[in-house]
Amino acid sequence: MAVHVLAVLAYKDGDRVTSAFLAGSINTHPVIVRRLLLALQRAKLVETSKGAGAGSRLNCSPSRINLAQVYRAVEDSEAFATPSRKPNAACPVGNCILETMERIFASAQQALEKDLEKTTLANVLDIIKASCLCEKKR
Amino acid sequence: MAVHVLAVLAYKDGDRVTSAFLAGSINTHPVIVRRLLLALQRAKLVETSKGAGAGSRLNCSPSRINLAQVYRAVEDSEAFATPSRKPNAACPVGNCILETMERIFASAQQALEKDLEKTTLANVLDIIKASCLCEKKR
DNA sequence: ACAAATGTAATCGTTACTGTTACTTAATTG
DNA sequence: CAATTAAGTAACAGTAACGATTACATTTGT
Repeated sequence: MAVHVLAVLAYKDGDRVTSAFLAGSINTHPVIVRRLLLALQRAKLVETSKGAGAGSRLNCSPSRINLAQVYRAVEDSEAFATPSRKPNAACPVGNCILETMERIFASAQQALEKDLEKTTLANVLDIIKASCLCEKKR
Repeated sequence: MAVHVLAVLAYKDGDRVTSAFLAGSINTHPVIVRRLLLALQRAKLVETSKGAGAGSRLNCSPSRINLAQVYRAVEDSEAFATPSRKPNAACPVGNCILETMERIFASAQQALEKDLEKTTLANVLDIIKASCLCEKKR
């Protein structure tokens, strides 16, 4: 949904867009969009104004926003988590499985984000615009 | 928890281990372990017998089991999912964001699993045994 | 036959997230 | 300056996923 928000903002190229409009495209509630926008603001990816005629717009060029940034802006927990209960430290495996897994998870997390980094919002826009042309030709 | 299970089985090297024992090391309930074992059986990573003196053991050498296999055996949904409600097809972005994101998610998923592939259960065991040596030296 | 262990279903509690309502706050416009 | 517009925010309901637990059936070895 965060990428969807940013894609619409990029599509609207600098115009301010309201949370209600974004919610209409995503098919969700404006409050959900506003919560997303708050996270995207913190990450300085969008800029939002209040009051009449207000709304949000991108804070930088779509080519300078990659999906790893979006992921980090919006996602506050990592892809993997260890169980809430601590393993039995009296067992040789239980004693060190946690830190072992954390290293493995950190590596996988990095690989995931590295892959997301490869795609920019501009790339996403290009795909969408290409699809639109296809639609029109029919 | 699945890696923990397999690590204990590898540590016990061929001996049959009960779900109660595994649960004791993980600090969870035997039924949770049995559910994991069912998934690991389906993936042919472990072999389980029923009845008195029964239990589970690895079905292949720890060096031939990598963590991507474990992940796929145990995890039935992917790391990313699209929202349950479909976007507004009347919006140019809403119309094609879904398939665009699915491509991006598939790539990230592959990157994640590729990274997990790099670590085998034997690697995990090595780390654990090395940690144990450290403990003993103190 | 008995005991040990898995397979399995039903249920509860917790957590996280989306959705919704309601209200406050801020900014623009007539 | 008042009215309107839109974001910020809190509170709460609904849903889904997962772990934990209990209970019971099933299988197997002694």
